[in-house]
Amino acid sequence: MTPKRRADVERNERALLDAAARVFATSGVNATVREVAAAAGVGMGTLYRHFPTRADLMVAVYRHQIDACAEAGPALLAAAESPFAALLDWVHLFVDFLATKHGVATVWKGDAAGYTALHQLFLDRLVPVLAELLDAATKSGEVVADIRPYELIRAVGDLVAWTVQDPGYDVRRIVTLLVTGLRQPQPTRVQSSADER
Amino acid sequence: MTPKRRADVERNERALLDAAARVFATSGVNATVREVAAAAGVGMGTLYRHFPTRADLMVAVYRHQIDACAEAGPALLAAAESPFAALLDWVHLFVDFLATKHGVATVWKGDAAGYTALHQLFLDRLVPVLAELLDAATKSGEVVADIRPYELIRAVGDLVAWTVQDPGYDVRRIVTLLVTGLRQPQPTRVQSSADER
DNA sequence: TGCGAAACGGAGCGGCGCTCCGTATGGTCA
DNA sequence: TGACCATACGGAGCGCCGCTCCGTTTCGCA
Repeated sequence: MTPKRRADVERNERALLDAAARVFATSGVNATVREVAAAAGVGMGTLYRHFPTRADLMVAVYRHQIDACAEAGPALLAAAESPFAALLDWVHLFVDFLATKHGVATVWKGDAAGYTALHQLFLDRLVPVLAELLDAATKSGEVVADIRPYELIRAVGDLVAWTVQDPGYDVRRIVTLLVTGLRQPQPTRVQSSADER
Repeated sequence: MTPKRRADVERNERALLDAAARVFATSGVNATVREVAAAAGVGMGTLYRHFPTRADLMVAVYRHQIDACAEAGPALLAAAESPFAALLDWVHLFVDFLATKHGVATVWKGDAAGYTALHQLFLDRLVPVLAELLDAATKSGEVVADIRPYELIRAVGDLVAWTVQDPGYDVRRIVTLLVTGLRQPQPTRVQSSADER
């Protein structure tokens, strides 16, 4: 049983989460923690007491939205005209989720310091959903290529990770290309041409 | 006619380039400029006088290697058993180039401050090569999907950009999936299932 | 050998994530 | 209602980063 928290703690944590969501939406997730603390009207010490690292703050801000993305998977599978259609729809939903969070995609991969927790949260929540969709599309014979859910979500996330407002590049087309590529068997890498050189 | 440069200028620039190549290879391209300057045995002022930003240093270090990658394209096209095989081989050569430079892939996309120049160099040198390969493979009927060279190199670069030594993920398989996906026409996005929900 | 232009080096700038300790506040009890 | 104590606070300052700037040094030429 958690001890009862003081009113000011609850109030400040709420203020921080609200401010972070606003600041991340306008300035991107690389906004400084100073900007977040100032927007919340609290001091730096308070921010770090509630969220010991930037990553903790990001996880807290985005947790519910990642959950929503996860829950959309089974719903799409139940409603779509085919498992493959559900798979494609869900992948695009995932793309939309990443792309519309200003800069959140850049923390999709946890190499940068502090982003590992958010990346882990993505995987823990979304890989099982994708597994279910891939499994259904494989059983229906629509997906024949051998690919694991982790590989696919990793690839899609990586493709979206750098999305900026670039009129010359529509990442959704590329994602569709990748996913529809799953419908044909994959070649072994062409080695004979290398041997003949 | 450039004025003759002093001996110490030449010596220091050579030292900086050598040191940067070594430091980038061991510590990654995100190594500090202090580390590079120290490894070269010169001061910070000297480093910045020769290379006004980090990007300038990176461009100088990697220019010749990007050129080599570019020159491999026509050679592969002349030697491969088919234009598509040459395309796939070249794309994998590009992947190898990015993946074996410790961390250089992370600067493939120029969003991060200072990396724009290197990204631009990649595009200026490599997009025309890929264009030639794609054109040949399209004329031979092996590529039917509509994709521009910029889109493809962007996608491949983005897929590789986050590559780490991850035994659970072979980016080359994904790249092969993407490129071989070009051999089938792309579907329009499935809209009817969305309308029926 | 002296001169002057070019090149040097590194302390310090502002900005970042984060720490730490003197001060303030909330909640309970008498 | 006031006192007390544990908890929470805020922001100056830490180390680190990319980069600047100016007093000092060095190179090359006559």
